[in-house]
Formats: sequence, structure tokens, C-alpha cells
Amino acid sequence: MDDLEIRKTGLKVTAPRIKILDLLQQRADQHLTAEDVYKLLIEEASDIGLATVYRVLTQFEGVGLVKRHHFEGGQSVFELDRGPHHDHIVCLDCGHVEEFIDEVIEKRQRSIVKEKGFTLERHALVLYTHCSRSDCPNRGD
Amino acid sequence: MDDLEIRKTGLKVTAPRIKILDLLQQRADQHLTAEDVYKLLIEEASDIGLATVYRVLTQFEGVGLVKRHHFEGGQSVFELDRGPHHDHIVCLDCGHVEEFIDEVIEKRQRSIVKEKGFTLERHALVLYTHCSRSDCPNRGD
DNA sequence: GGTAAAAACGAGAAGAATTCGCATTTGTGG
DNA sequence: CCACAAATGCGAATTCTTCTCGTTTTTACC
Repeated sequence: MDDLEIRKTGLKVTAPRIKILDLLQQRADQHLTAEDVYKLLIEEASDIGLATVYRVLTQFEGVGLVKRHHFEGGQSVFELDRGPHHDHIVCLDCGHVEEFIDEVIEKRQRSIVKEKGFTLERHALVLYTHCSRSDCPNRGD
Repeated sequence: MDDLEIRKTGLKVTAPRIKILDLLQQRADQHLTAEDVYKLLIEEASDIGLATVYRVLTQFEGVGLVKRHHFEGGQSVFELDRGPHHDHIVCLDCGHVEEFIDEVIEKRQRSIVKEKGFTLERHALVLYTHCSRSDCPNRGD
């Protein structure tokens, strides 16, 4: 059960937290906005307020359970922080998000920062593209 | 005069636009929020509304005069789009912004997207660091 | 298990950033 | 220099997110 995961973080094990973590785990391949999560919870008859969704996601971020990304255009998106770091490719037409990791880029980033004598805390790399997937509304543009 | 630059874009040459472009040119090394611009305009006794600042910056972005960046934390920042593309290093402590360009990273990005059959429209790369500048632990850009 | 203190919740208000609506003013082409 | 489309200023409206506060739950401890 999820209880363990949550308990390990030191956060109290509450119904909203269990349900939100559960939902994120079922959709570990997706990048959801707080509102997405809120609506999905409503669909499964969970009576959890939007404020709580934001609170819980922020707390989960704080304890390393989820990652928050700021893509272009308004809302933050959240995803379960399961394992290795990765960057993102976002389709400007359909919003599809794909993940990738490139060691060459990672390495260059580290040396760029090192050259300046700074300390790299984290980075955000998003490639905005037009994807070529069959269900993308703008394919072949 | 700035008139030329603006006229070339097809936008009408108005007082707010001249003043905003002028201000951006005087601070070409900085990354300003719309509110920064608004306040700086007030300081120089220009009576330009915040809505107009947003409008003009967005229009300037549309015609390629300025670039907008979405760093972590709320407001977008704007800078004059003078010449070559570059990415950013942002200090999490003092907000200092530094620019860099790395052809290795640029090239890798292109091939990653190409491999997937997508088209790269643009990208955002921000390295969040702790800088080592003497005036760091403070405000300022 | 029972219970009290601490933490979390839900709902709506508040806040921050940005955009919109509209009456008024201002460039610009003719 | 005129007419009219475009731009402006202002405040209201939107959007996304956080806060407040009265109520409910958890959990540590008896």
C-alpha cells in the first residue's frame, strides 16, 4: 500500500495523500497539472479540494516524491519522481510530453557551471517541438 | 532614434513603445519583469499603464524585438533580442542571470529531436546555480 | 481503545501575474 | 489635415496558486 511511501517521508498518512499518490502512480507516464489531478479525483468520487491537491503536491515535491515542471503556458505540471533525472520534449500543438536524457548535455552543463565557479543546483531543459504522432492535431504542418 | 526599429516591425510608432524599447536598450544586459519595466517607466515620469507594458512587450516579442523567458518563480522576464541565441544561468540566491551558449548542447538537442522525427521549434535551458559573486547573498540582477 | 494536541482538510477568500473590455486618444496613409 | 484603424489607460476579469479559518483526522500516549 501507499501508506508506507508516505509514512517514510514523515508526512501523516491521510486519505487525500493516499489517493493522490495512488493516482500519480497509476499515471506515472503522464504529466498532470494540479487541476488534472483534482478532476481525476472527482471522477473517482474522491471529495478532495483543489487547495488540498496543491498543498499535497507541494508537500510531495518537498519530500522528493514528485517533481514539478514549469513548461510554457500557465500551469505547472507534476509527475512522480521515480528514479533518474530526465529532461522533456513538449509538443506545442498537442501538448504531448516525452522524456529524454542525454549524458553529453548533462556533462556539458556541469562543466559550464564549473568553469564559472558556480554550483549547479538543478536545471530545466525543455525542447518545444512539433511532434509527428498520428493523433497530433497539427501533424504535417 | 528608436523610431526606426519600431517602424521596421510594422507597429505604429507610439510614445509607450519608444520609451519601452529605449529602456530595454539602456538595460540590454538585464532581464526585467514587466513590473520592473513599469516601475522604471514611472521613475522617469512616463505615464504608461501596466497593461500597456504587458501589451507592448508581448508585441515586441511577436515581432522579434524581445525575448521572454519563464524562469522559476512567477513572473516572466524580458530582454532585448539582440542577435544570437543563448541560454541562461540563474543564481537561486541572488537572482543574478548570466548567459551562455554551448554548441555541443545545441547540436545534441537538434539530433535528439530529429531522431524522434519531430521538429524543434525552440528550447528553454536554464541552469539554476549558487553563484560565487561577491555581492551574491543579496538582491539584484 | 480513548483522547488530547498537532496536523491536515475543505471551502471560499485572497493574492499574484496577466489579459480583457471599452471609451478615449493617437499615428498614419491618402 | 482628415478619417479611421490601431493603441492606450483604466479597472474589471481571468487564471493559477496560496492562505485563512473553522472543522475534522491522525497519531502519540495513557
